[in-house]
Amino acid sequence: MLSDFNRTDHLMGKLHRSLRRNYDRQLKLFGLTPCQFDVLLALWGEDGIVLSELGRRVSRDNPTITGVVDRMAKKRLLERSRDERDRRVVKVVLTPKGREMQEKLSTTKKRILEKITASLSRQEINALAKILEKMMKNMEREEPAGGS
Amino acid sequence: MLSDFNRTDHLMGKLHRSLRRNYDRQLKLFGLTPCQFDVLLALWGEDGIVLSELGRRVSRDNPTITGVVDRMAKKRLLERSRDERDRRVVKVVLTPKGREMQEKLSTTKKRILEKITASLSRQEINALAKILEKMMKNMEREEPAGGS
DNA sequence: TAATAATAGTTAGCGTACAAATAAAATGCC
DNA sequence: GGCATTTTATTTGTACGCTAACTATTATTA
Repeated sequence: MLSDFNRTDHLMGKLHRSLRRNYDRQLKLFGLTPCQFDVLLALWGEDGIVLSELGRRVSRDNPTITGVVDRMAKKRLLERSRDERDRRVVKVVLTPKGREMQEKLSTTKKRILEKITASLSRQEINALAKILEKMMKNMEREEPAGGS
Repeated sequence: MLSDFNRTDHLMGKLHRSLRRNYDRQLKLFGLTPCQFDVLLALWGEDGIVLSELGRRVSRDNPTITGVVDRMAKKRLLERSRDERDRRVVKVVLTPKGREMQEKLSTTKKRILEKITASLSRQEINALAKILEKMMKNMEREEPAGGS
């Protein structure tokens, strides 16, 4: 039982790295990384959200997201703006350049996902989602973790 | 179909990070990281293997494994030794200290795996393994990737 | 055998990812 | 108002993980 899972455990890490590598290469053409792409996706969905909320949506903690936003700000994809009511809070806002990327990238994620889901049935995808969600719940149990 | 997978894609990354964080905390007590633990597991299975073969077994590329071995050598868990026949090759050998860790850590991985597999049936674990293997094969298609 | 290619490992540079410590602002309580 | 506490974001330090470039050694082959 557990030993069965051992290879699954290893496989998940391996698959995750492989996936990330694939994203890396495709997104490099646009000068983006997978995490930066996640941030763009989140902001295309809702612009001007608070930094920590952004982190929650892309499942990264505050220190990580701070660095990512730094690098994206340097590339003029987005800007920081302090909230006037609560000056601790940083709101993250897309620049026109960041908004324009949406068109160019609309097919990229689709292409990657098509590659890995090739040969997977709808049932398998649903089963996978269900199992991963269960596991995620197990992990969250008594986990005081940051954002994820 | 693809949009179904979108949340799965995100979930897999999230789960992987959560898993790694959990390993991090448990292994920290022994001064180890997850990747270093993988290396120990591999060497407990077969000691004295070649560096690049070690990398293949833990699904990491050469630059990564070079760094990991560096840090583990500094901690006197293992040693490098040049092959006399082919002086390009580096063999990685456990020290007594590295071998002794096996006892102390025998229950650690089990404990972590038990945590996430709680509430998963044997069927679910098998289904998960099968699906991940399929996806891995999809990814490997025309992927000239390093080791993984 | 000298030039060339292939292989094994390393180094350099970048971007996550995390814990721990810190800074700044807001809140609670007296 | 004044002070401890909490919240939000950042900085610091370590370790992956990747690509690209490089070194040393071995194999090839003209």
